[in-house]
Amino acid sequence: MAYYITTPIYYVNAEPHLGHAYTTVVADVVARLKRLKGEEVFFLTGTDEHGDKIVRAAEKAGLNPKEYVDRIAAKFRETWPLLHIEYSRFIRTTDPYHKKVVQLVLQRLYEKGDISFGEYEGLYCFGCERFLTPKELLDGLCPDHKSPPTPLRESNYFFDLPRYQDWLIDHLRKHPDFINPPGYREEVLGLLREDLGPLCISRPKSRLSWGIEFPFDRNYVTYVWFDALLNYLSGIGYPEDPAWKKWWSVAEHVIAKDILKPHAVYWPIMLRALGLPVYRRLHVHGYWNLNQAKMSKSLGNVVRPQDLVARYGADRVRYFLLREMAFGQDAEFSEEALIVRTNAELANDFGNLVFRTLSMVKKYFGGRVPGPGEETPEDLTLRDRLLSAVRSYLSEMEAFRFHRALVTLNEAVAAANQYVDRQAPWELKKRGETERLSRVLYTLLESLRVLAVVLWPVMPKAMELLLRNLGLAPEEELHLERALSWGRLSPGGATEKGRVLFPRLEKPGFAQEEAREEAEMEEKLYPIEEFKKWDLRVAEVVAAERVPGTDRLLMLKVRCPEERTVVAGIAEYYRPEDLVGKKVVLVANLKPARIRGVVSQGMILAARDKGGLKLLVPEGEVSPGAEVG
RNA sequence: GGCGGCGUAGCUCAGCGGUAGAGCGGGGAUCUCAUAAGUCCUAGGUCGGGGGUUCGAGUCCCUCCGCCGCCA
Repeated sequence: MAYYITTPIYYVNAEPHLGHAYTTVVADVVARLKRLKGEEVFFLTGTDEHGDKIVRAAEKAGLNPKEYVDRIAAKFRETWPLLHIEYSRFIRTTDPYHKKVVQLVLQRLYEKGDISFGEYEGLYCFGCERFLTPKELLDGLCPDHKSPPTPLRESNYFFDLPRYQDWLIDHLRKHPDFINPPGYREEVLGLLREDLGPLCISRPKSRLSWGIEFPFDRNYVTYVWFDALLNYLSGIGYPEDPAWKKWWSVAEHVIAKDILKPHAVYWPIMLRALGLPVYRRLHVHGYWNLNQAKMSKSLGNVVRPQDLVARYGADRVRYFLLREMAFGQDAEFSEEALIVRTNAELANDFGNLVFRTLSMVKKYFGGRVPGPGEETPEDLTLRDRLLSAVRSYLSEMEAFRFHRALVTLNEAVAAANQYVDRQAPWELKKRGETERLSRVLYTLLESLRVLAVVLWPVMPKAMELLLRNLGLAPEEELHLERALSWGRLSPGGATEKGRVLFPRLEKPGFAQEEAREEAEMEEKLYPIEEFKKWDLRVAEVVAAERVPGTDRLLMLKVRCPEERTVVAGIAEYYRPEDLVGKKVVLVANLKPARIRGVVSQGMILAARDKGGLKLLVPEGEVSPGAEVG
């Protein structure tokens, strides 16, 4: 059996972040699971590198677009191996073969009549070099350039979505599992209840040159989705490499919810128009919300996957990502949660089970696998619980319910820990019941072997190490069928106690930072004498005007009671005429400073937040020059 | 504004028509093979508000509120 899984190609206007990492880890885990089952797997990921955002990001970085995309694409390629992600191919939309495929598809659909030329009218901002949507405007102005956009007509190419709308609705109805989880299928059906318009798929080269040229009109390049989505076909060699058909018939995509519409609406229609079968399934996950309060500061605001791996290790991060998020829904990410979760489930429960078992085997049997002996009902109960947990784990994993899958498996781990306590091998040892002791430890070793294999897709490196510590060769054991046949460990085999698999983390980062913060707070307290150094006074504004050539500065004449000139950066919030007569608070003993040629003799106090800036004013009547303190 | 999702114990979430659940944290006890780990006991939340359907509703319907996403 073959299996083809993809991540989206990531847009290279930013470096890899947690969301990218999650999608890619999910795809890798599923790919490994399928390989474990003996299936032949193709796993595609890559980068999306065209468009005006890239051009602008490149300009900002002082590079030409190609240099820029090369640099960011490299960051993605460097990041995935750190997370132990093993993809089959990394595709870039700037690959010559991909470009060729896009052009071929455009040509074919154009000839077929699915692409037509038409006029588009919209509000264009010359500063941004793009059309703005009505929603983006602020009081009718471009939010970035504060200028009114120009109504502009532009001719473009359009893809005829409406022609296939009914077909798509029908397809969704006939294939209930086409989109997973089912909530997103409902959402798509909702989208399709309204008429789709034609999809604009071009940009005139005069406006955007960083794209793939239309084969039948050199004045245009493709825009966004038409280019990007086709990677799923070009990445497997469509149409030249005959192998593409094998993969395409079993294709499954993994995406985040923000790109649902292109994948669930545009893409199936493109495929239909091309006369190709649609992909098999679309798996949609939610967002990671970052809980800043529970983040270590040294990591910064953006969670970089590289940093997480460096700090916690790939296996722990992979486990946490799958365990913490209910696939399809949003989840909260924090390092504190990562530490707490992996401490409890990986260190205390699973890791400790491994270590105590191997420890007893070493202590009581010199590290040799003991003989299986006779199986009692207790042994059989554990074996049954474990194997049935593994079965539901596997089916939950295949359904992309990773979260539940791991919960199920943890229950089996708990059962094994209970078994250890109830059988109390140390008692058996004391009483000299070697036969029974032998059986108990054999049962535990077998349990670990099965767990190691089925958890390998999630935590490949740690589980390979565990298998080796059990005296087994990973490449021999990593086959699901073999793994599930009880009794593969042969008595006498050498085991290794090894190192603790998942050392418990004591949250040192947080304790230290909290302490440092407290210390800083302490240092930031000052005696009142410090405050008294400042000469704060009420001042009355007698005149105000803009400082020529600036957007933000006002020049104020104030009385306090002597007259002074003060420059204040409040022009975005106050008009000069509204200020005259206002009483404000002035810092009167600042060193005079020359700002834009004007000497400012003091500073006006104001409060600022998201909503803007507000001057501090006395609540009632006071005379100019009154002391503030 | 339209569509969809979410709102259940301090925290993270399961449950989706039949007497409110798990894990973590908290409290108590206990074993000693083990990573100050394990095991056992314990926690009393008007299941966002209101209305309705039903013998019976976190669980279905309507409505309101809050948060999130997509779209216009």
